[in-house]
Amino acid sequence: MCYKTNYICNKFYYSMISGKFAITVHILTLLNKFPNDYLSSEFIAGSMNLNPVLVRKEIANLKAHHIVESKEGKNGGTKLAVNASNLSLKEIFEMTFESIGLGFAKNQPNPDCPVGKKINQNLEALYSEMNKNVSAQLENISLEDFSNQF
Amino acid sequence: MCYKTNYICNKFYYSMISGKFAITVHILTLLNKFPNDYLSSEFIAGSMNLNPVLVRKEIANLKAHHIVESKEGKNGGTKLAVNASNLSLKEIFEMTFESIGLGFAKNQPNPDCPVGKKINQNLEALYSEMNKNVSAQLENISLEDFSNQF
DNA sequence: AAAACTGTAACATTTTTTATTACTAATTAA
DNA sequence: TTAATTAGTAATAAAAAATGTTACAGTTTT
Repeated sequence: MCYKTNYICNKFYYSMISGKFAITVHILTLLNKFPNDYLSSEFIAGSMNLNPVLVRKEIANLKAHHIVESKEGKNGGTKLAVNASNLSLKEIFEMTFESIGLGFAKNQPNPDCPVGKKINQNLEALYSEMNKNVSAQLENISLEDFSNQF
Repeated sequence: MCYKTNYICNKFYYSMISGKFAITVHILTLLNKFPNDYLSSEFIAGSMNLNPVLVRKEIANLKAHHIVESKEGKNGGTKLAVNASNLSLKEIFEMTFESIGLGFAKNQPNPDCPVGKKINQNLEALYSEMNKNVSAQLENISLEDFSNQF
């Protein structure tokens, strides 16, 4: 299919899905369980009790990262395009979150307060360390490993 | 003050504040910068450009954990009740989040699907490891350390 | 007694997330 | 070659979560 419209950036047209990582891992686990089939978004959605459109949105993200390929039309669907042993949870994490962290206060802090002026910068540094830490952990787990738990 | 009403559980009466950790760290850093003063919620809110009521809600949480003490009435406010060197970011983390993680899909997955049946359990195990990891990191940083960066 | 606080309830608003509907385009199989 | 089925995506609606506001009771100091 080929829409003319520019699909500039997820940020503008799509909202973020906060269960994104979980949903994406679920999708990939299923695809890995049926490596020779094209699974439909409807089938996948049935396993997670989720609207098929949301599944397709996550699949669009996976396609953009060349992790899956899909086929339109009757008997179409999606299948893994990579070897599950070579795909780590870290990569999935990075495709679905920018980073972990413990959040920021919503409003701009007071720049005239020595604490307010630097709080976000200091939190960012802290969260950046957390990310390194978590990334190192997730890097050691492949989709294949995860999938074998089922 | 002493309201009669039962303040059973934050979960029911208060909404969760997702910037909770950031806000709490901000509050504690300020308190640590003025260890001899009772700071008012209005003053603190001014540093973070936040509604004073939200500050008081977080302070209520800190009080419940005996981290701060506060004084009502004129010239009242809040001050640290512990030594900043003995309070780690891990403890603050645990007072404001139950845990980190990368989320779950909102709906109950399909229990008739082998993947759906176990996905949440497997994600939980994964997130639990992440928590150990992050906790170990945060345990090594005291409020004093963090505060010294300002 | 007045002023300045905290504590907390109740409710309003805003923001984010999730779900739905509808339609275009592609592919397959009868 | 047409009907059925599927992906892609827009637009919008609904639900949930987070944040903000107002109001006022109770406390303490001056």
